[in-house]
Amino acid sequence: MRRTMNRAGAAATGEDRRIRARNKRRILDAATIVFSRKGFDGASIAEIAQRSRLPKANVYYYFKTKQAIYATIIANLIDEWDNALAHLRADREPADALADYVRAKLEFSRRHAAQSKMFANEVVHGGRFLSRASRAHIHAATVEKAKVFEGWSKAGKMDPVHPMHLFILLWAATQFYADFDVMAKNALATRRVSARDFDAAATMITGVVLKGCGITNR
Amino acid sequence: MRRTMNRAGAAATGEDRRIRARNKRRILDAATIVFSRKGFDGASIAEIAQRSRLPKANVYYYFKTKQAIYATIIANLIDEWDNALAHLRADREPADALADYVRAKLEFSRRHAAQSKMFANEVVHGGRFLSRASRAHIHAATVEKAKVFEGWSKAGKMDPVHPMHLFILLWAATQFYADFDVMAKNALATRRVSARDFDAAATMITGVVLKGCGITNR
DNA sequence: CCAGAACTTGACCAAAGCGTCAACTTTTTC
DNA sequence: GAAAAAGTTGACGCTTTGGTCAAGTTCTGG
Repeated sequence: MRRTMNRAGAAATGEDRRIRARNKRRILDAATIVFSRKGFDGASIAEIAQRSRLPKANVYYYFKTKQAIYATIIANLIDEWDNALAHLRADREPADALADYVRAKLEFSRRHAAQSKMFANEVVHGGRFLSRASRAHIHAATVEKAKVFEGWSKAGKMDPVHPMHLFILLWAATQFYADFDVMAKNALATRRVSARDFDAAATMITGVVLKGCGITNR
Repeated sequence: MRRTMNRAGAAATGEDRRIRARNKRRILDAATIVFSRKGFDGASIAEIAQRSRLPKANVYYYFKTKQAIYATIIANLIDEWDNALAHLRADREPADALADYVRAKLEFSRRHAAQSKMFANEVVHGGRFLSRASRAHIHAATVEKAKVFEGWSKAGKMDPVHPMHLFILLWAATQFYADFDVMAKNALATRRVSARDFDAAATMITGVVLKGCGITNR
């Protein structure tokens, strides 16, 4: 992150230049929606500009390229997943930890459906803009949590299920309702996947996975 | 589907005009790859033409618009899923039927990764080109299979798990390895998600789901 | 072997889109 | 309150791209 400097080289007034921060936010918010609906190539700067109520040239004043906007959003997003992941701690009871994780992840994807879709889109297209750092971060987080599963298995708290594939199962199941909401709506014959639907999903996923992994429900 | 007619109005020679059939196939194959990598907007007819080794104008001779190519592929794809779905029959033992279904679906997405990704992309973007007919077809298939689950539950062959959400869980888990292969590769720390990985996935999914649904493993 | 249908293809067009720029206004700093 | 930094913006350049066309070649049926 480049810091805006005034002449004396001191940090900018406020925590970041006010106007700058506000406008960047507006652009990023607008861009998230447009990217999630149209994908990288389908999204046009003109539309992003219109949505953020700024002239196109002004968007280019804050971001050098379309790619820069896109990459910024992707990078931010990855950090946020760590919050849900934090529930999977080795020192907790697997039943509680897993239930909380599933709920947190589902909740996150429900509330940040646009980001979630953007990421899904990015991954489907081969992760062209996933930086090495992001990949490494995700990999490390995944491995770490897989170790938690293994720990639980060794402690006899759950069956010796393949930890990485289990992790993927959870990931897939919790992403689906946001990323593929069109399919979910179709299947559930509803116009909108409601909070209640997410709740039913959480219950079902948690129930099947806990029992399926031989975790006693405390 | 418009049928090519010769002067007399009889059906075309062969089963479809040879050249026509061959070229359409080449275009569709090339387009599948390009669309799956770049999405609808990102894909250019020029690239599709190059990949099918035909001049661009020739592509337009066979397909009126880019959208027509895209829609053709999507429509074809949906039919193919019915094959995997056919395993879920009420008169079978749930353990066998589910295991076969998971394996078939996983196998399908492994072998037709490009189509699978194309579809995923389409759905993430709101299913702009999913026809009413396709949606209806998917919906009907889903409901039908959910009924199979309910039947098994009532017959005491499995727990009364929410059938539609269970179906979604299976769908999500089996799609993941093809659609989000970048994530899978990252998680499994491999350069390619191999047949062996798919096998491990099938084993894990089947194992957890069967046990999780209280299905006795025969 | 001929007529007409099917196919092929280079050249072209208009629209859209990314990114630039130079002139202008507002805000900040001292 | 003046100078500099930050922000604003309409107009423009240039490339890409979806799609068209018209002139040609090859097939095919009789």
